[in-house]
Amino acid sequence: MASLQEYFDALLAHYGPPKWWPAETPFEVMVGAVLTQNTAWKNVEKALHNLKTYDLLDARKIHELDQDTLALAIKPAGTYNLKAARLKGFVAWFLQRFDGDLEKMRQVPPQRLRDELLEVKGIGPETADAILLYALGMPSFVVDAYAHRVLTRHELALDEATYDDLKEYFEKNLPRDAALYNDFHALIVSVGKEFCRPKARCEACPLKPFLPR
DNA sequence: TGCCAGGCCGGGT
DNA sequence: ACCCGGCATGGC
Repeated sequence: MASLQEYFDALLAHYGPPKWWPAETPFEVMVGAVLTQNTAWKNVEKALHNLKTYDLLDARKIHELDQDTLALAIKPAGTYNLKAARLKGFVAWFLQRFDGDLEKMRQVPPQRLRDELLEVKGIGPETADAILLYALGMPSFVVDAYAHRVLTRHELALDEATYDDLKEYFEKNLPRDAALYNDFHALIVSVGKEFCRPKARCEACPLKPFLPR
């Protein structure tokens, strides 16, 4: 059976080094992580563009803004009332807990920070891991629907595997390296979008050599 | 033109 | 402990 490292190498050879997360600042990563929940990234881009246009991509400004106005600004991202509430909650926590200071946030060990993030309403495991990895550069593997599809398709995981099962599988079988986690997740999204959608066409997939049987 | 996207929560079993 | 409906826009 092929190792995860071989999967990574094959993906890297096919797609080249990915450039992720597309954002100008760590705070933008954190906001984007919330906005992209069950949402196409294209729509998130529009919402982020609105926030930038109105100069609202800032923790204190979002904190002071009323929720309905925020919802209006992020409307293109969908589920905007929900996300406005989640962003407000997250930002309130970020300001209260760390004074809105990323450096203070970095002082907390990743495992503990992850637990704290999960306490925030609207921050689930994937969003927490995306913040840890892509905003803070901490080695916390980001699992998503694509990772689940790829692993089950290759019979490396069961259909009923939980988020934590998959996360553990990646982390136990790879060196604990944030740069590797970063690129691997991005590459999985690439291959997942292109070849591992519900209607799969595995013939041209760069991971085809590793398919079982 | 429906289906679904880089999830998560809350209420009901 | 699981299961499921709700959230909602815009692209394909």
